[in-house]
Amino acid sequence: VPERTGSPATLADVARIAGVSPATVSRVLNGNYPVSKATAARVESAVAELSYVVNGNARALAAATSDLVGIVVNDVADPFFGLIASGIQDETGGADVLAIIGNTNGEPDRELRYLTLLRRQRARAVVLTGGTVDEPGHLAALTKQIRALADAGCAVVQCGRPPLADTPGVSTVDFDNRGGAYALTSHLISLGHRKIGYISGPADRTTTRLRLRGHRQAMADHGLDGPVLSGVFSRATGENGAAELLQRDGRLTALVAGNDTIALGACTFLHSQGLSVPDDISVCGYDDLPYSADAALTTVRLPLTEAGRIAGRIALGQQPAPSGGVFPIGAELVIRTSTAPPR
Amino acid sequence: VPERTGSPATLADVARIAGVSPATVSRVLNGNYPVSKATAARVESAVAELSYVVNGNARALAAATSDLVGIVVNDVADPFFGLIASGIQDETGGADVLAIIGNTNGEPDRELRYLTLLRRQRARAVVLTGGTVDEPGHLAALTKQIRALADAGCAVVQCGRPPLADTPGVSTVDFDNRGGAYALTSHLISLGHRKIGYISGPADRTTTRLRLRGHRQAMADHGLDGPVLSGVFSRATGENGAAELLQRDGRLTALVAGNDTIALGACTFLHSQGLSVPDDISVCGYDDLPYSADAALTTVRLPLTEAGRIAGRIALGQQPAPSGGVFPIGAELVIRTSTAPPR
DNA sequence: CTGAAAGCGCTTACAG
DNA sequence: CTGAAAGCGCTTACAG
Repeated sequence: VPERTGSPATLADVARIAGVSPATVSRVLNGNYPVSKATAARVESAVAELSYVVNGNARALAAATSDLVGIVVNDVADPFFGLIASGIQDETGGADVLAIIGNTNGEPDRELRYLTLLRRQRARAVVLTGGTVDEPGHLAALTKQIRALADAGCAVVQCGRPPLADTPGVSTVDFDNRGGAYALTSHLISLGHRKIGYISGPADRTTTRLRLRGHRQAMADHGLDGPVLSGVFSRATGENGAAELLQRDGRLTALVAGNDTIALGACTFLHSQGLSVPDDISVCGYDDLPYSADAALTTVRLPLTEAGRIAGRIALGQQPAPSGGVFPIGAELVIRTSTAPPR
Repeated sequence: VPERTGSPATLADVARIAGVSPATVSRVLNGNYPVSKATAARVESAVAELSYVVNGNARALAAATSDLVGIVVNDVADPFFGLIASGIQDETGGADVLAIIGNTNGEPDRELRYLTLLRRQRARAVVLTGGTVDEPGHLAALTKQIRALADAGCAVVQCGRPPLADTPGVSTVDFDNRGGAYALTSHLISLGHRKIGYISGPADRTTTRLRLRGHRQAMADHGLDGPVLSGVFSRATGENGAAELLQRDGRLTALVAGNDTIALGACTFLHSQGLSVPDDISVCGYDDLPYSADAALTTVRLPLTEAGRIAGRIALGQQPAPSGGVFPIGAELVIRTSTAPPR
């Protein structure tokens, strides 16, 4: 069967070949209405003959629904988001649903722009993952976008950021960033550390702020204080941050990082200086990415894939929205050998 | 301005408020036609007043074009794909383009199904990343899908898999899997290793086959042969594979893995047995993921993000299709300290 | 520079 | 169980 280049077969073409009306073709395609066996068979063979595929845009327009689910991430190349996204896709990829992943690069404007694009596509659901910029102006704009989405009938779920005010109907899968950070720093203190430096992610991010708050609380509860640096969630921040902290205060015996990637970067710097972890200095991170085990990193485990699955299920209505709108995800301290008592 | 729940404003609403025709609104929105300043201003204020966002489905249907770009990956949670996808998004995310990332989990059926879904959405371009199943039946089905996509005017680009026959107009960004593997194993041999085991990814994948071919060629060129195991591209395969190979032959002095993730898993097993890398046994991988530096892994670097950028640019026509349809990406041997001469 | 009208490819009450 | 017809929300020749 020669295919005509440039113009795919339409439902009308199928109807013509099958000798039925377009309405009937639509019905057998969607299987939502009784159709005689014989008719269905003829339609199906016409579909096969033409390699017909429904025009998703026309369908979405006519039916006023879509099969698109949006996933907004800060960085697809970061396993933290990859793991969450794969969890979401585990739940949404089954049906004829298509996941749209938008990369904001942590920029507030791009986050808002993606939401507009998703609204334009009439996405069925959208999941916002990871931290966002914790600044009144951005939060207000975000709230507005999310409400517009929700008003249009789109299910909005947050995963890995705190609940947002004034967004009724929006569920949040919330990570315990503060509690985990508190436990982590407390562990260091219980090991005997008193001089602890902290290398955080972007200063204005919710994730950064909550983890830092947990850290500071643990320090304060023991009458301690320590230097804090901020950067981005990258290895480079870890390398530079470790260098700068040690230069400022050579007596530091432990370094806490805003996430595992930063921690790994810090280790790279320390090793380059001939320093041993944990003999000379203890290092710990946050997230427990699969790769963190290789560096024997003490960290805080967040069940990222599972959290993504939950968010995906809530978004598609396969799981009821949590009461109070918030589904809490606990953080678990994972002690490995990158931390030890100070010498 | 109270927003009506459930039904977003339409272009007709904007036209009414601005006191112009729908055609005029469309023209100012698309900026592809001269419109008077005054009229444009009135339209823009009506758009703002209603928080109007064009209906992407209606636009795509009427204009017969779309802003969707599909990216097909085997596993979003794997940084190999995350890095390629982020490169593609670097190039496609600028305009009002939306990237759809589909996770095939390496299953041929899901790969085909995603292609159908993308065809249904009338995607403007699609990039197929990573290896595919190298089996005649699947390749034939894949060819058919890709041709159907191309016939419908969709730009199709492959990134990280070999060129496909009978798909005119389809460009391929091709990784040097064979050459890199040859260089890697040759390095081991030049170090003095003679007993070398290999833990590969899925047996039927193009990536696996090409890397294995390079390895075997290097072995054969030196009159050597060695055990080969296959699994999947995971840490577990590395752990189990290393265990099995060493049990089969305790005299092995080096292990080559199908990718870095497998290599890292192998290291985990070796360490658990109290074996030292590279003192007791050398280990190497492939890809040079950022995390591989932490384990000081000798590996082969593939510029994944850059390859993704090139594929993205070709897909959007921002860069001419390579002559011969193939854009070769070289592989670079990266020697670190996970390999050393056998004791 | 602007508008009226047709058409994009579907779905879905409404009839029969 | 099946069809004719209207309508989804846009864009784009065609006129003016």
